[in-house]
Amino acid sequence: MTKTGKLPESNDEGDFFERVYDVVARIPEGRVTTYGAIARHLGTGGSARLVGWALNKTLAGDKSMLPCHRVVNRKGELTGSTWFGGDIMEQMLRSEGITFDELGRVDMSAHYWEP
DNA sequence: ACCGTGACCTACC
DNA sequence: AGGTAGGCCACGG
Repeated sequence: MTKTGKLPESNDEGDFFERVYDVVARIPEGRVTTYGAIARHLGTGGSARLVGWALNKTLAGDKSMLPCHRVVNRKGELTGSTWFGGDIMEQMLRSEGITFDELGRVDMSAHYWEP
């Protein structure tokens, strides 16, 4: 292999981004997960930021079909709603059957999904 | 090539 | 109990 050496193995170890897409796309309806959980599952550990970044790229790419609205931070707050624009994210989550607390945060205790 | 930023999290004081 | 600081990886200028 003299080449770029990039082994595209479609095995489990793909690119970090694709891995994020895969996990996010596997999030069941009515369930939410956190960036840290995904990052940990991917093995990145403390690179939870990369997860959000990956989603950011996705949002700008063609993978906007990813249910990134089901991904919230550790506090259950819709941090990504800023990029979604207003309460769109909240509306989508409510449509999924997710409940919010008085603070407007997702009830992780009832919808927390772990990969 | 270097520095800064980012949809975060954990730990310590 | 709350607040502050640092860490992590990757991309953009």
